[in-house]
Amino acid sequence: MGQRLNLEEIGRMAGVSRSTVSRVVNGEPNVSNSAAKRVKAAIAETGYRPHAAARSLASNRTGVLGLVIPSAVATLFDDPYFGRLILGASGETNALDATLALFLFEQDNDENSIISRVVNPGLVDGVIVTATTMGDPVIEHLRQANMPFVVVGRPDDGSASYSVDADNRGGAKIAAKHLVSCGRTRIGIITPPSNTTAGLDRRLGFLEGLEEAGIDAGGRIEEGNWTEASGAAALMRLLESGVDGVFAGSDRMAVGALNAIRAAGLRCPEDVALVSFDGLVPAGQTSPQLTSIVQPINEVGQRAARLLKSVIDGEITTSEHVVFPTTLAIAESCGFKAMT
Amino acid sequence: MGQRLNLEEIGRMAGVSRSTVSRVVNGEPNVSNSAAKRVKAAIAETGYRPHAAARSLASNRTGVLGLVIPSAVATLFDDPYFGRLILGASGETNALDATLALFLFEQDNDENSIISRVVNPGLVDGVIVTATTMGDPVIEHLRQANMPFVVVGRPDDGSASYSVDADNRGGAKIAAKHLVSCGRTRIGIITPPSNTTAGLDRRLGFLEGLEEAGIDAGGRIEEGNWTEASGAAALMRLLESGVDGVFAGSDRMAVGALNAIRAAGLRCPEDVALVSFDGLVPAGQTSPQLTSIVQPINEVGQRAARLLKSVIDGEITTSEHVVFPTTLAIAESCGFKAMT
DNA sequence: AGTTAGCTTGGGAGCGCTCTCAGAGGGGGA
DNA sequence: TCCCCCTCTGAGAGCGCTCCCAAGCTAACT
Repeated sequence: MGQRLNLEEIGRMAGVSRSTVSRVVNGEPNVSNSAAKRVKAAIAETGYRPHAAARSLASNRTGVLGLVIPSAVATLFDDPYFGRLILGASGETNALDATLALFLFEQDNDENSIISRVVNPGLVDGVIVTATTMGDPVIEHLRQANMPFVVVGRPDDGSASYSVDADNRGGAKIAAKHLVSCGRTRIGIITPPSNTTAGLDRRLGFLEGLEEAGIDAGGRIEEGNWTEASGAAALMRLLESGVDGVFAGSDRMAVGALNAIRAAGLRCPEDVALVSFDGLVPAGQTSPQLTSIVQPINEVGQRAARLLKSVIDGEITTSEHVVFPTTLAIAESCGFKAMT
Repeated sequence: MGQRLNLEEIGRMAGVSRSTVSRVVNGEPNVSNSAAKRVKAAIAETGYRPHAAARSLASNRTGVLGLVIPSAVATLFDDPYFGRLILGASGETNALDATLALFLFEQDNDENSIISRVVNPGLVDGVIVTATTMGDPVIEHLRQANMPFVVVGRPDDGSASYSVDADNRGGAKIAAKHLVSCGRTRIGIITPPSNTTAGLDRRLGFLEGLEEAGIDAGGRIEEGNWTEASGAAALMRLLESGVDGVFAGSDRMAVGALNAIRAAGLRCPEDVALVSFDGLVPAGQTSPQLTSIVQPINEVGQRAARLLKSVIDGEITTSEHVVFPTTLAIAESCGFKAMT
């Protein structure tokens, strides 16, 4: 029984030094073919793998990217949004040969302990933060700790240098105009929470769209909290204003709204047309199938991971804010009839 | 500008040695009050946090638990199962003051690179593996690498020493008996894939339940692949056998089956009663609301994390297989009428 | 007063790697 | 022939921590 399996031991087997083995492992140039061959043979024979912690300590790089999702509990359960985001970030992290660490805030009092864990030196190289609510203290902590970070979503102030977001405002505008083009005139909105930038942007874009179409919202604005129940409740309130078209700011709220329409004895799209946001409800899951503004969540996650990696590697010096376009996917709930 | 912030530097500020600071940081006994006080003051003043990689290297413990989910893509998108599992594991990991690393296999060719990353020394202390398919090579790799692991689900052979699972068999048995008690006689099943232990167990339990009730399945067994589409297709095939009651082996397949029942012009529960498995469909999402066998996924994730931690800490020497009970949650889709 | 035990403290060694530098060896150009 | 440069290699130092041992000190008991 010799040493534990480490660079030195592999070097002994291959008749070279620690340094040469390190060069081979890291794919560096300036290693002779014969030496590289013997080293690779020794590695293959022993199944040697470099020790991640030792590498991190010496190089000051861990190869771990963090994904921070505050206040996840309420939504992660039944909103596929975060699943997709995680999937996108995970895929890109794998492609970068890095590891993804997940930090979910269960409740407020977890926040401090988790933040302090995130900013621990030698644990993660940087983090992706989903800035769901405005004024989130997480970002300030990250900046103070000098930890590289990329925000998913639009940061609420100039505090973040790097962000990846979907075009909430543009998408909401399209939704409003589409409802108009479907012949609706009394159009309302169920907005996401107004303490989120996504909520504000979708509301703003919606109002812009209506205004450009020369239609007044007439106060038909109700706020939900991402859940189906809140979507249903908001729709009930909108019905009192006599709506014939509704833009629901998220799929889950749209599903709730759809159920509420039915529960009220009305038909969708005949009585109330519905346009959703997210594009996460699979075909066939609802009837009528939801017309929705589709945001490329998976790509957002991917891009955020890649951007973070670039920032960590120092490849990016200026700030960068990526906005993915959102697109209209027409299905049944808006009652749209194409001219033929 | 002195040193980088480390134990030595804090020690200098507090007038003690590296060792004493280390003891304070780790909450060890045998430190005088005055020394501890000065050290804590220095830590508070500087915002010092121990370097995770250095600690890992020296102690051979990283404080990171891995969660491995093979073949996640297909299901993670729209099945809340994995979201809940992640949530449960994450919550417990936080409670243990550890960090959760997520390893999702995107596709088969990711598998090798991810496995080798997982077994990297100095990265994670141990892993939770969701053993979705039988004969999965991941477990063998983990064993060879001598990496502590806990399986979520029932391992398909005696290969795992530690596992956490829900009582699939018992739950399926209850489902079958419940359909019988609802007066159904031509009862079929939509099983999860038979290359998963969950699929086998649910099928087995279902058949047992029918047998004990003195009813023959009569070949009304169709296999799905967890998706709604497969559930719908399986139900169509079952209809040809003339079923009046169906046990769907997962919520997503049940939703698909429900849609297929409607599409066939039949009513649920009047024409075909339906019992699901998972208990993940929120009330109001389907009409009729699904009667389901509920498995405590969140608790499974929690328990797996805690068990893994115990294994890593060497607190458990014998093997341990935890099975959580599953319960029947009666709603509308089974057509059950309580005696009053 | 002597002895012992217990508490407290400091320092050495070492975890396995990276990074830098110096030096050996060899080929090509003047 | 000499010199320079390029390629390849090895060794030292150090990353920040934990672990262990020795030593100093105090208190308690004989």
